[in-house]
This record gives sequence, structure tokens and C-alpha cells, in this order.
Amino acid sequence: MEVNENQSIEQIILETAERLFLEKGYESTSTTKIAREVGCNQALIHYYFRTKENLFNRIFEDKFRMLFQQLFSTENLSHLSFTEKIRHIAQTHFELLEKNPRIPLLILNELSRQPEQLKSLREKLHAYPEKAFKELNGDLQQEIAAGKIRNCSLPDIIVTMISLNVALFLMMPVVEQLLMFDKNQKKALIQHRKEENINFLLAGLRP
Amino acid sequence: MEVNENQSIEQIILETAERLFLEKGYESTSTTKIAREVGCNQALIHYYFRTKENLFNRIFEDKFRMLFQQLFSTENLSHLSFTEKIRHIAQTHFELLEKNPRIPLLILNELSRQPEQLKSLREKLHAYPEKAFKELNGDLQQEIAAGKIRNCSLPDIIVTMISLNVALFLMMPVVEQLLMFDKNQKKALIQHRKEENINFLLAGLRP
Amino acid sequence: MEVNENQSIEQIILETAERLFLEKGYESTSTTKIAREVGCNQALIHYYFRTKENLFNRIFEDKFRMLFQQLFSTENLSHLSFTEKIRHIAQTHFELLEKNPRIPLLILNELSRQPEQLKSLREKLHAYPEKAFKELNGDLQQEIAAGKIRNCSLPDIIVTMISLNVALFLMMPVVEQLLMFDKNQKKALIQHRKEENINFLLAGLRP
Amino acid sequence: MEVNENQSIEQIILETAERLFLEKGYESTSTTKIAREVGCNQALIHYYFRTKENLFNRIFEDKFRMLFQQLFSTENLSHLSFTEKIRHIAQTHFELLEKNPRIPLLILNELSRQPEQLKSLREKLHAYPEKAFKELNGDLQQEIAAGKIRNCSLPDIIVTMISLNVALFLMMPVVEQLLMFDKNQKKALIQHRKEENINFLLAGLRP
DNA sequence: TATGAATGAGCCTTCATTCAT
DNA sequence: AATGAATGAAGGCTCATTCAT
Repeated sequence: MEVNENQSIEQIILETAERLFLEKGYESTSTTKIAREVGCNQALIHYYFRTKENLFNRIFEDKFRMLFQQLFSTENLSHLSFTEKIRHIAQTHFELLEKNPRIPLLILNELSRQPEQLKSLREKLHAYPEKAFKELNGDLQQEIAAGKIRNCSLPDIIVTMISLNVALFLMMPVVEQLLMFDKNQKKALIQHRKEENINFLLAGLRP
Repeated sequence: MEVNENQSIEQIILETAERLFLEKGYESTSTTKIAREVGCNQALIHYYFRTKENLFNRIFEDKFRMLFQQLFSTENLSHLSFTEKIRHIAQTHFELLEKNPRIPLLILNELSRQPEQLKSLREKLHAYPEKAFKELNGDLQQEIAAGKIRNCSLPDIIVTMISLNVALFLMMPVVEQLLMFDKNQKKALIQHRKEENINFLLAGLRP
Repeated sequence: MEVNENQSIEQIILETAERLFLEKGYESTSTTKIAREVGCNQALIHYYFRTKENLFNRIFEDKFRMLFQQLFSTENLSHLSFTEKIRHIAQTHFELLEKNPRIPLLILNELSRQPEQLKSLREKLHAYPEKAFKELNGDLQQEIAAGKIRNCSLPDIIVTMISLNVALFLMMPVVEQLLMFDKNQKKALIQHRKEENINFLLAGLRP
Repeated sequence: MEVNENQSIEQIILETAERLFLEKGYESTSTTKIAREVGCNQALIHYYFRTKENLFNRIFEDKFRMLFQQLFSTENLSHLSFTEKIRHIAQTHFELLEKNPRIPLLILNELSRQPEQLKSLREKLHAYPEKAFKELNGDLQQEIAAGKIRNCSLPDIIVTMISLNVALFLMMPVVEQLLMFDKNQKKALIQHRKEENINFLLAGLRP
């Protein structure tokens, strides 16, 4: 990928398309609209990406990977207690969503639009962070054995964490409109729920 | 075109459209496709509902109402403790979603497609279960005062409950495909999470 | 044609259709709209008139006949001078248009839409007022011979009269909007032109 | 699709559309029909002009401007007497209509179809020939004062002129069919009325 | 590399008309 | 006499894609 000045045109298309796909979804984003916003010819989109589907998938897979792979970051957390590790992971996850609040909806929609896509994604996601998972699980079993945490599985903890975080951003637009929130109220709610999600998650672990 | 004993063509269109809208969303469901599945002329769709938007809204408002109004059912739970009430509500909510697993995604999408609709929905939902809410909140404050529940607000409890339940069904298609679940595994997971959601919710309330 | 109370439904359809056709023209008036304004079923229009074209023609021929046959009314004008007769005819014609200002445009449009229709109209208009025409022409020749009127043909006089009168009502909507007339100004202009048309017509006859 | 030496496809579409709009009017001319006659895909019409309305307006405004702005040509007629000037203007106007006989009907129809258009047209026609008008009016007042012309206003003279000329071409299709004229007879009639219109106009001015 | 031109397929919608009742 | 249901055809328009340049 060549870079002219700061951004190659290909990159501009990718970013514009990403924004539009996130705003309006796949169906409601036409290549015409992308081209108009990029300020280029409609045919150029197809010159670079052959099809709209291609363009979308390239963006989509990036986002999907980002959302799933960063779940167990490569950071070294080994100096922390299990509870502290979970708190840290949950916080990081929340902040990732805070920066990308519309991606979950995009992913859910696209996977219901063409479920076959998951097959190829599954293969590409092979870099599963098995090591980090094992370490965490070891910690957890110790805590349970020590009676410091109630008996529950690591996957359940993770699902609960993801559910709480993701659901907040998925439902935020509805809540926002339903309660007629302004930007500040919205921000405040998000910060409040950031704490409350962790509260519930950790409180729910106690024996 | 023959009409089934119990079902008028209008009803068949409604049901077919509902299924397709839930499967593919608004944009990806064409009136042509609906007509093809119903087995009638495309013009008939417009004969009964004038516009695609009309047809959709008729379905959508029903679903939306169902999901929100049954949140606090009118059942009398006053003989139960606060914790038992929450457990019951969470279970009922979960079972409602179990029967309508695709509706949350539909709602999230539609409200971002045409946010103005929320205005009219807000008015139509005036039958807000204020009484039930107040009773619950009274119970909660007593429990907190008695030191039986940690200090947290009723809205936070409800948001947590909804998040856990809704997120499960929103993410289920992804999980299902990602982990290559068959129907039984899926069922088992749902039942397991049904309990686990309640576990986390109630465990998270303890002081 | 049966009459219920004051008006048969057939009559109501005819009158409603007439109004709509005059307002919007043939193409822009749908049987749906007619039915809606009549307050009846769409199929009823076709029950009575078989096709939209039929309904239109029935109205159209009436209007066409009215506009052309009343040109030489059956009134006895023989006690008047030629000039007085022309004045009377021109006035009558003008007043006919005043009451039916949109009919000329309807006729012009329809005859350019389906010119074949004129064939059948020509036959139906056989009741051409030959006698009145001959009498007028006799008068005219006498006046010319007596040097009281310049040498010109009766058809030319009639065409001039029709042109002046018809053109006024055809162009009135444009003039009205272009000069931003209100109703009173419009009325005043029409009355003024009524005189002026006759002025020009009669002044143009002088030798 | 091949492009003629001198004519771009866009130009061909414009000319074909103009012909069809003039023949059948706006409503009865479909973009499909235009495309068929042009020999291109229907989508191409929309590629060049986006909407049918756009295409029409582009043609319409040209025609409208042509018909109204050339009314008082910029030619220098100051060496002529008032009567001669009027004769010249009337002739020019007549000849303009002779070359564009169907435009008046188009204009009348369109302005009743969407009267708001007049607003924008009025602004675009600002180049109103005020100077020519004032000069003519000065001449007229002198002639009236000198007793050479009867007391009448310039607008009345102009309206009479336009009425006579326009009405002829508006009514010609009716006359043509009603009297079963062939082309020669039609031509002869037009030439005859060209003189006769001027005769009536000028004769009508005499005191 | 980049684009203007062109197209086939599909979209939602409206229409006049028919038919069984 | 009157109507609800149903339909084929056509309308304007948008879309993703292709191709020659």
C-alpha cells in the first residue's frame, strides 16, 4: 500500500467506508455515497476493492479481530491478584467499547446477514490467547479452592463481563433517546455504568 | 388465492413479513420477497399496508410494546421478598427473550434507522408501570437500610438484568457459530446462562 | 338513469370526475382518487363506466359539445344589426368561458393526447348551425357591400373572437401568478378584457 | 452505444425528451419511452439528469425563456412608426410560434401542474425589457394624443396580440382535424391568419 | 492510476382493471 | 347494485458493477 502525502486514497476510502458502515450499516451505505464523501469517482471504489462486499469485509474483519483479540491483552498482569486482573480486563474492554461504541451492532448485524462469514473468521482468529486464558483459569481455581471466590467457571465470568459492557453500548442509543439525555448526561451515565458493571461483576464473584 | 380457515391473507402477510424482518432486517427484506413467500402478488402487500414502512411499523410497534410493557408484569408478587421478586422478574424477562430472541436486534437497528420513531413510541408507552416500580424501590430501600443488600439503585439493578439477558441472545448467533454449537449445546448454554445470569445478578446485590 | 333522493350515484361520479379532470387533467386523475372523493368503492367507477377512458369521454364530449354548439345560440337575434349580433355572440361566448374557464385547456390536451377522438366527435357534432351561419353571413355581405364593414370573411371574424376569448382564460393562470394577482384584481382584469376583446373585435371590423 | 460526431448522448436525450414532452406532455412521457426512442438504457436518463423532473425543467425553462424574452427583441426599431413597430413585433412573435407551435400548450400545462415554478421563473426572467416597453409606451401616448390611435393601453394591445397569435396555434390541431385539412390547407390557413391577426390588431387601434 | 459512461437488476409504489360474491 | 380482494403492468428511481479509455 503506497502512501501519498499522509494517506493513500485507498486508506481514505477505507476510513470513509468504515465511518459510513458504522453509521448506517451495510445495506444503507451505497458505494455512490462513499465515493461522494471521499470525493472520488464511484468506479474507484471498485477499482481498489472489486466489490462492495470485499470492501466491507476488509473493514469488518479488522474490527472483529480488534474486538476479540484484545480481550486478553498481552500486557503482563501477573503481579496482580485474580480479582485485580479481572477488574483490569473489564476496564480495558469497557474502554475499547467506549472508543468504538457502534462496532458491536455492526458485527451482530453482519453475522446475521451472512453467517457463513464466521467460518473464515474463525480460521483467521486462530491466534487464540490460550496462554493468558490458562493462567487466568489457574488463578481462578486457586481462589475458588481458597474459598475466596464462589464456584463458577472462567467462561461464565467472561461472558458476564462482555454482556454487561457490550449491552450498555448497544442499548445506549435507545436509552439516550428514551430519556432525552444530553451529551453530559450520556457521559455521566457511561462513567457510572463503567463502575457499576465492575461492581456487579466482582460482587458476583464473592463466595 | 385460497384462504386458510383461520388465517386471513392479511394475517399471513403480517406473519411472513415479521419472520423476514426478524431474519434479515428492514433494508434486506423487500416487498417482492415477502410476496413471493406469501405466494401472492407484490401489489397485494401494498393493497393491505400501503407502504413497506407501514407494514414494518405495525409489526415493530407490537414487538416493542411487548418487550417493554411486560418488563414489570401486573402479576402480584407482593408476597415475595425483594430478592425473590427480582429473581422472578429476571426469569420472566429471560423467558420472554427466549421466545423472541431476534427482537432485540430488530429494535436496536430500527431505532438507529429512524430515531424519530422513539418519540411516538414513548407516547404510546405511557402506561409506564410506575406503581410496580415504586413498590420495588420501597422494598429495595428497606433491604439496604437493613444491611441485607449493598447500596445500589433500582435502575442499576434493572439495567444489569436487562444487559445480561439481552446480551446473551444478541451474541448467541456469534457464539453459536464461533464455537460450532449444535442445537442441544445451544439449548444447554441458554439454560446454563439463565441460571448464571440470575446468580450474578443476585450475588451482585449482596452487601 | 335512476335518481335516488337528489342525485344518482352515477351522477355523483360524473360530477366528481368532471371536477377532478378539469383540475388535474386526465393522466393525473386516478380512478382511486375519484372513488375516494365520491366516497365509494374504486370498482364502482368501473361498474358504471367500464373504463376510465369511457368515463372521461362521456364528460369530455358533453363539454366539447357545449363549447361548440352554443356558439350560435338558437336565440332569435334577427332584430339586431350585424355588429350588434356579433357583440351579443361574443359576449355570450365570453360568459360561457367565464363559467367554464378550464374546459378549453382540457379539450386542447385531450385532442393532442388522442387525436382519433375527433373523428367520432365530428360525427356527433353534425347538428352544425348552418342556418344561423348563413343568416349572419348574409348580413355581413350586405354590410361590406354598404361599406360599413371592411372586407373580411365571417370565419375570420369568428376565429378572431374565439381566439381573443379563449386565449384570455387559457393564459389567465399564468398572468395571475406572474403578476401576483388576488381574486379582485383577477376579476377586474377579466371584466376589463371582456370589454376590450369586444372593442378590438368590433373596431377591427370597421372599413 | 455510438456517439454521433456532433451530438453527445446527453444532447440526444435532451432533444428526444423535448420532442416527446411536446407531443404528449409531462405525465404521458415516461423515462422508459424516452430511453427506448434514444436507444439507450433507462438508467442512463437518470445518470445524466437524475430525475424526470430535472430533465423536464431543463427543457422547459429554456422554452419558457425563449418565448417570453424574445417578445421585445433587442432589435432597433426606432426608425419605425408605432404602428409599424407593433406590426413588426406581432410578425416576429407569430413566426416564433410558427417554429414552436406546441410550446404554448406545454407551458400552460406545466404551470398549472406546478405553479410554484413560476416563482423561480419570474426571478430568472428579471431581464424584463423595460426600456423597450417604455419607448413603445411613449410612442403610443403620442399617437393617442395626436388622435391617430384610439385610447387604449399598451398592455391591452400586447395581450390582444399574444391572444390572437397564441390561440391560433393552440387551436390549430382541433381545427385541422375538425375540418380535415391537409398540410397545404393548414399552411395556407396559417399564412392567412398571420395577415388577418395583424389586420385585426392594427384595425382595432384606429380611433 | 483513475474515471466517465453505460447497464441490468432490483427497489417501492401506483394504476386500471377484473372477478367472485 | 355494490364491493373487497387480487393482479399484471408500468411508473420513477437507485444500485453495484463493468468497460473502454
